[in-house]
Formats: sequence, structure tokens, C-alpha cells
Amino acid sequence: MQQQYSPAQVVDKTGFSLDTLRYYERIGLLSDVARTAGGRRLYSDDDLGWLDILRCLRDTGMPIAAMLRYAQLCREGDHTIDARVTILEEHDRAVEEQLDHLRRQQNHLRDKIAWYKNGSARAE
Amino acid sequence: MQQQYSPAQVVDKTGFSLDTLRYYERIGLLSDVARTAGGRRLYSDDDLGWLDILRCLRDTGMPIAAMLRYAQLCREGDHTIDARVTILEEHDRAVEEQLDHLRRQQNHLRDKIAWYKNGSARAE
DNA sequence: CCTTGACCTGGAGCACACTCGAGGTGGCAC
DNA sequence: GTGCCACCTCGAGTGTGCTCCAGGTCAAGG
Repeated sequence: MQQQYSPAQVVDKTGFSLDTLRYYERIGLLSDVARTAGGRRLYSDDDLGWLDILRCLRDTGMPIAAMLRYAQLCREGDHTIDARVTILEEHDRAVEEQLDHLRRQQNHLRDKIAWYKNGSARAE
Repeated sequence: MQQQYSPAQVVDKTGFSLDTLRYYERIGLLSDVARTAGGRRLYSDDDLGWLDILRCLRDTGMPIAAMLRYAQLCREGDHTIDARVTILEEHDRAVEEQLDHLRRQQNHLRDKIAWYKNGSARAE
């Protein structure tokens, strides 16, 4: 059964700020959020799942414009599944490159630390 | 022997844009760049080495303000070496966390791709 | 000499992703 | 019914890190 969550609960569960949640809704990254009679938002488990994907994409460096394209495809229905997979696979490759680059630069950083530690800095 | 490089050569070698090089100099990330009689910049091998470190720090997510602090310490001389090492080691830990987080989110991304591929999306 | 292209300065402008503020409403506790 | 706090909307503002522009200078080739 589907639970419902207040804005504050969603902030707690997702780590997105209230302002960010409203911002995402405004730009179309998050659609059809239910409301109470009085106009307050009520998020569903589906919304939480979607926010979880948004966090994944965002934290792996996908720009908002690209997330919007993905969101648009999701709204268009099952016939866009192949296109969605293509986007995610391309993004996965980009993430792999990011990881490679980050690891290389971390090695560089560690070399520098080692260089300081064996006294090369003072010897220059 | 120390070679000298024109701005265009440094753009080629470092991948930083001309504007970025001037920007870094203006804010104090890059100091004492030599000049020709006519006022054009001449970068040294030391400058290239420093730019390489800046790229490493930047690409691993160090904000400019922190790079400035590190640059300041470098200018102050040998007695700041311990402080510099501390900064770099702390940054190394931050990079490690970044890598962990990125790897976790990549797994998440791959789960989602697998979920599409085994048809769960259509079955919902 | 004259052209041309790389370079100079100072300052303004931009893209991105939020974040904040003002002014107002909803709904539970006392 | 009175506080009070969480929530609402709309629009403007912010921080980061560049990037661009105008207007001018330098220097090598023809």
C-alpha cells in the first residue's frame, strides 16, 4: 500500500532541501505531486523512488537539462524505454570516465604528498 | 635548463583556456609569471608544474578558495610544509569519499539499467 | 611600412543549480 | 479563538567559476 509523506518527511528521507524539491517540481523534474485539500504537498512512495533516481543522476554529474530529457521520456510511456536505456548507458560510460579520471588525479595527489613526505620539497 | 612558453603553448599543454589562465593569475592562484619587454606572458616549467597541481586539485573537486589557501602557504616558504601536507591529506580523504559515493551511485545506475533490460519497466 | 594575428587590460556578463524573502494560508494544541 | 509552525506562491538574489567584450598593443612576414 502506498504511503504518503509530508514535505518535511521527504526532506529527511531524500536529503533534498524544501526549496530544491519545489524547484524540481517547478522546472518539471517532478510532476503530479498530490495535494491536500488545503494545498499542501503529499509525496507518494513513487515520488520518493523518482527522487532517488534524480539523486543518483545528479550525484553522478548529469546536468539538469539531461535529467529533464529523461523525465520527459518517462512521462511519454513505454515506447521510450529503449531511448531511456540508451541515455542511462551513455551516462554510465561517462561515470566510468569520471571514476578513471578521479582515480588518476588521486594518484597524482598522493604522489605529491609522498614528495612532501620524503623531503623533496625542502631539498629543492 | 628552464624553458619558456607562450600563452598559446600553455593552453595546449595544460588544457586551461587563455581566459582561465589570466583569471587564475588575477585572483592569485598563479603568481610571478614572467613577461617579455613588450608585456606578453612567458610561462616557465615551474609554472607548468604548478598548473598541473591546480588541475589535479580542481579536477578532484577542491574549491578555488581552498586552492588559494594552499597557494598562499606555498608562497610563505618551507615552514608551511606540514600545513600543506595536512591540506592535501584531508583532501585525499575527501577524494576517497567522492570515489566511494560515485561507485555506489554507479551501482544504483546499473541496477536501474538492468531493471529496464529484464522488462520490469513494462511489467509495472 | 603595413597587415595580421596573438596578446594585453579592465570590467561586464553568463550558466548552473539552487536559495532566499515577502507576504500569506492551513491546521493542530492549548 | 489564539498561537504558532509548517507550508504555500512568486519572483528576485546568490555563489562559483569561468567567459566574453571593447579597445588597444606587439611583433613577425611580405
